[in-house]
Amino acid sequence: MTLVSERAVTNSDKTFLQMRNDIVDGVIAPGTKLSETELSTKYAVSRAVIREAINRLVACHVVERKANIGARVVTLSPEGLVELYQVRESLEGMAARLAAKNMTDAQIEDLQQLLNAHFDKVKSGDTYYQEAGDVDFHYRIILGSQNQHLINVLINGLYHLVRMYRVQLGMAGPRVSTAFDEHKNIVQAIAYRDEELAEMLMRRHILYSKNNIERKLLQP
Amino acid sequence: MTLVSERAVTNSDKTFLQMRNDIVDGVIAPGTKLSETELSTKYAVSRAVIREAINRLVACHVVERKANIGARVVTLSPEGLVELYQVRESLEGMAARLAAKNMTDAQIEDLQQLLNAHFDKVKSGDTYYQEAGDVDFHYRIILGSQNQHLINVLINGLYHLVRMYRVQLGMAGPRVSTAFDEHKNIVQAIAYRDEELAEMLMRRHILYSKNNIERKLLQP
DNA sequence: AATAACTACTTTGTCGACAATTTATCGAAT
DNA sequence: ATTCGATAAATTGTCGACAAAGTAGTTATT
Repeated sequence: MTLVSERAVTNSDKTFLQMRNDIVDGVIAPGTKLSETELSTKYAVSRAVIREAINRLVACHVVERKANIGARVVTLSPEGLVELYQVRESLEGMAARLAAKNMTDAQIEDLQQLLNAHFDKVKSGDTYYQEAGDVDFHYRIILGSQNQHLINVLINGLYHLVRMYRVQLGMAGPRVSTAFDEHKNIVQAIAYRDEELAEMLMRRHILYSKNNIERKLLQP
Repeated sequence: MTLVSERAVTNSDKTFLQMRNDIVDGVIAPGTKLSETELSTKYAVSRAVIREAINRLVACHVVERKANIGARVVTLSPEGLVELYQVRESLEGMAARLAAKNMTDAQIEDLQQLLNAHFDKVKSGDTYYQEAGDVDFHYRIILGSQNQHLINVLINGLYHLVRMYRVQLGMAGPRVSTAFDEHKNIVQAIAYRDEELAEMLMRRHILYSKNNIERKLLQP
């Protein structure tokens, strides 16, 4: 878990994390122009650290920058969502395959317990936990792959965009009970060390999830 | 092709590209400590642009930085190679699938002609072209996916690392004729619009390639 | 009225200096 | 002799100012 949240030590780190949260949570709206001087007063730091933060946000794909012109928060689109989920399908499928190979028995045990806890919460109708539980589940499998590149691209890169789409669409997760069954089957496959099946189930799971969000996106 | 080489406009861009080349080509060796002051004199620019360049190199995964300590060129390892190729297998497999769906007939025609040209060069024993031809082939399919995230992660991110491994291992590509046949079959599948097969063949192709390099790495 | 060029203004890119943190050096104590 | 601590040197992080590029507003010319 140490790899997910390398905690902020420098001032630039804090500003970066704060800005990323503000963007992902919609406090700073998609398409907003990011004025360096303006932000430097707002966050009470020098322009240099704002620039560094913006550069990191660009690396996260939540901000786009043009030389000599400026940086803007990305705008979301149905096409972007599809592309994002195609990459997720590919990478998380591989993550599930590798998790089936590399996770320890103890880790798998933990994962099953997480699912049980999740199940209880879902029964009680806790909407927030649904979202958090889903993210937690996927994170564990990604980390379970024990592949640094995979972990990096997904968790430090794409997942913030995923969250941004969810927030922007006001996703108070539907499709929960079915998703729960899918999660259960994936863990089962991992427990059986069936790499092939684990990958396939994860890919389907993400595909369904995409179709679901896409439907919401097209007919609000 | 406009997305591959956004040409350098600012001073920081140039320094970044120059440093990346120097690192990938081995002019700056793996594990080297990157002193900001030293580099600023070497490249004749201010420390600020060096810092920005280093930050971008970190985003490329060719440099690692620790807060208040400094940045070092990454060191390559057999494990890192395996992880890199696992991600490649996953992403380029998806790229081939999407290419089979999204490439225009003209693009596919071009790709076939590229293969023919490649074949002629291979017969004449031009080693450099083998490498370049291989990269060109994979680039076209990645771009053919028309998925911005895929393109970005692979071309702006992982491919420089791939090249770095090749350079570091002194890879004057073996395995050329067999790889050529694999390329041919992949294009065939794309031409038939067989997404499933295109993905599968690409994954196998990269898996074989990994095994080949791995063998070289373990017994020099 | 529309376009072009010039000017004034705003924003980004670059620089050198200062502050904070880490690393190296040296001396003292066990 | 070795280890510990304090001080000095070097390196990174942060800042404010200047240079360069872009934007907008105004005037002049057709």
